[in-house]
Amino acid sequence: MKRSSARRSTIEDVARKAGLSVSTVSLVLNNKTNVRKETRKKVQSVIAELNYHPQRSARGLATQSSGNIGFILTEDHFSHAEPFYTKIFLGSELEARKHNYYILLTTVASTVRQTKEMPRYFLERNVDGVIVAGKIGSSWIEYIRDLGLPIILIDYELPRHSVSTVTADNNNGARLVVDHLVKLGHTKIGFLGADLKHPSIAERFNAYRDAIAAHGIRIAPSWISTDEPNTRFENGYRAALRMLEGSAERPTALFAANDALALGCMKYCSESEISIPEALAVVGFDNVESGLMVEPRLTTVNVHREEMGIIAVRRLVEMIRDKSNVVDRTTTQVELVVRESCGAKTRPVPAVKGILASTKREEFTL
Amino acid sequence: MKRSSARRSTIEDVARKAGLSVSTVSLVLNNKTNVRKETRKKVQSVIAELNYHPQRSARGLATQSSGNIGFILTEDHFSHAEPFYTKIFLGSELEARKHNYYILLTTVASTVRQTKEMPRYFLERNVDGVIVAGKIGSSWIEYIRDLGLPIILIDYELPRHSVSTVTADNNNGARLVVDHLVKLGHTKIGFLGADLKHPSIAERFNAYRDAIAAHGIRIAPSWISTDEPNTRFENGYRAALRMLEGSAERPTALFAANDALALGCMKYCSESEISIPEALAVVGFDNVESGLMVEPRLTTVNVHREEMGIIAVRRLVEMIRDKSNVVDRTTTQVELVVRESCGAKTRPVPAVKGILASTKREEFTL
DNA sequence: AGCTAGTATTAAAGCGCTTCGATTAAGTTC
DNA sequence: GAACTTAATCGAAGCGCTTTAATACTAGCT
Repeated sequence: MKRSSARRSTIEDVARKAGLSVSTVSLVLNNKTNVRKETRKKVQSVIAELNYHPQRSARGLATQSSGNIGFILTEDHFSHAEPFYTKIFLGSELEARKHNYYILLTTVASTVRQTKEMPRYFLERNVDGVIVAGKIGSSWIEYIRDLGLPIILIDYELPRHSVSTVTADNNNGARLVVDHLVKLGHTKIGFLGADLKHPSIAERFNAYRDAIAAHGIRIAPSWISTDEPNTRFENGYRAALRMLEGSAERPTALFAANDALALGCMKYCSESEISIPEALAVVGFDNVESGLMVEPRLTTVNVHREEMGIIAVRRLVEMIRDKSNVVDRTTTQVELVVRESCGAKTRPVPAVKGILASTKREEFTL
Repeated sequence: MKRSSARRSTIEDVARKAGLSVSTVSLVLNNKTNVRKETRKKVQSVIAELNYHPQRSARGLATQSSGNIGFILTEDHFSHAEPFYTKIFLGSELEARKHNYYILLTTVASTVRQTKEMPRYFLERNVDGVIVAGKIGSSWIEYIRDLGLPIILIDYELPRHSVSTVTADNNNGARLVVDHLVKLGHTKIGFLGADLKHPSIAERFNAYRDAIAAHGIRIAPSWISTDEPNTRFENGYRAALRMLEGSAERPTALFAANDALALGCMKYCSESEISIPEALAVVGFDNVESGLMVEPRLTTVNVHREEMGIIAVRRLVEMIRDKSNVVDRTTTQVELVVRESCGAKTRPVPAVKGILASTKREEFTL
């Protein structure tokens, strides 16, 4: 069964119909100079009439560019509870379209199995640049760079490599959290983290420490958990279990390295009848949606994910256009989102004055 | 600042080095017949030696194909609470790579603003086929079809259009839920839905009705909510509010059209001190991750999202390869996932025997 | 040796666009 | 009005691959 309609028109059809040469049409197509105004108009009208659209692969062959940008998501993030990177992608995709780029999205296992596993589009020159969201091995970065492709990292950075990055202001976020908890009267503030090899977590942890120190408060070693392998829900549960189970001196507040951990912790607490926020205040980081669904709702730090995605695209497009490799590290702002899990707010009145009335609409669409 | 390394090698370099013609190399590249075994070997070794990879756009120009497939996500789904479509995409991407395709992911507003808003890659022939996940206007489908591109829908179907689809077995899912609730002794079972114009919701609703009828049970009109505009968290909250607020005869169990609605409903209940599952049993549909984070955990219907994505790609690749337009509707299986919100299970013992021990690992990675 | 029938290899055309250098047209200047 | 600029247009080459039709080779027969 055949589909397909009439043959698509080519640049030659346009040229013929406009009574001009192919080259002139091309000049118009690419907004080049030295084309008479009327000529341009004429060409444009014929283009509209024929509903002509230049074919990407022909253009690509001639210009040695694809018009695509590659977006790599490290797998364990994307596939698990975190819609975090999803939002970043969303921002990128929208922005890319504005610049006439489209995004090839690929997920990769964070365990690098060198060249073999790399998406083929690198080698086939099917992308003009690459955005990587999340933690990734440095060998990948070198590989991509050696291919001559511009690259930019989101929410991750490699100490030893000079590569452009877009990250959230982890320092400030952590400080805001600690200041807030101190203001609420807490003096026993713990940290629920994971592998400190992840730069973001390390930053949050260090900033937490510094902020606590700045307040002249003590931290008991048992209030700090940093040996979970990653920041997933169940790790938060497990860490909370280990930290809170004994009847030793407990913290009264807990700053989790991200929302997933915080939610896992809250789950443990609700099962163990540790009431939040009365017995334990909990604050997360990232502001994922699930934080709104639990009871009490999670106080957290909002990260402008879409914005991160947008900025990354802008930088990348610049790099592609200018063929420059200026290294640029952008940090995006964050802000504290106070809800009930930290004890600063009381639970919203049910019914009419509940969730619908009292919550700003954005809270739901974050 | 320049980057780029040595010039990439082309098919001509390979040919020269192998002492053969370009055509022969091409034959090898495409696994065509009529090439001597040793010749093939020779070419392959030179290819490896030069680390040669054919350039996608050149190939594309010659074969009039792009090697990409377009994946359209309707915006309101992707950007909101549901990681539902994310999983579908993940399956698709992986499968696509196996077939040497890459995916251009685009999100579109569900409000169609005809041709202007369509991703340009359609017109530029930068995709060989299209997958659409979620509800989409029929004009889009016609548009894509008119372009001669194969198309396949996931989790949506249009009654009047004959187009290939991959959907979940909504009928069976709803029946399983009702049967389960009846078995638990419920006789007052309500439905928390939304706009019935969405085929999936309508299917679930109808199957719910039929199943209830099959058990010879009555449904009070006030137990049914189908006028929320969509299936988001806050709509579930609002619907629950409207249905449960009055002191009229309440249902003892509620089947929500999806998890987001169910979670919204649970949020309302926890604020209004309606205890789940004692005062009200709640069951959702989709098995999203957040269902595990709330207390009690949500009983729901698991949908094999990755599988849906995989199947869609397979079908699409067939359509592309065979240039056929056979219409094929695939329904994927579903199963009931019993947790605590329906009252069938007691809350898991805390601590050691809690979440970590008693829960199958897959529950977390779903 | 001559002929046929495959089988293996290749030259050349073509895919649809960009771009560079050449050509022509239109102004300026003296 | 000739000489010179500058602006507008065009011809043709080229991007890197596939594919078709022609050619070269190899056996197998007579």
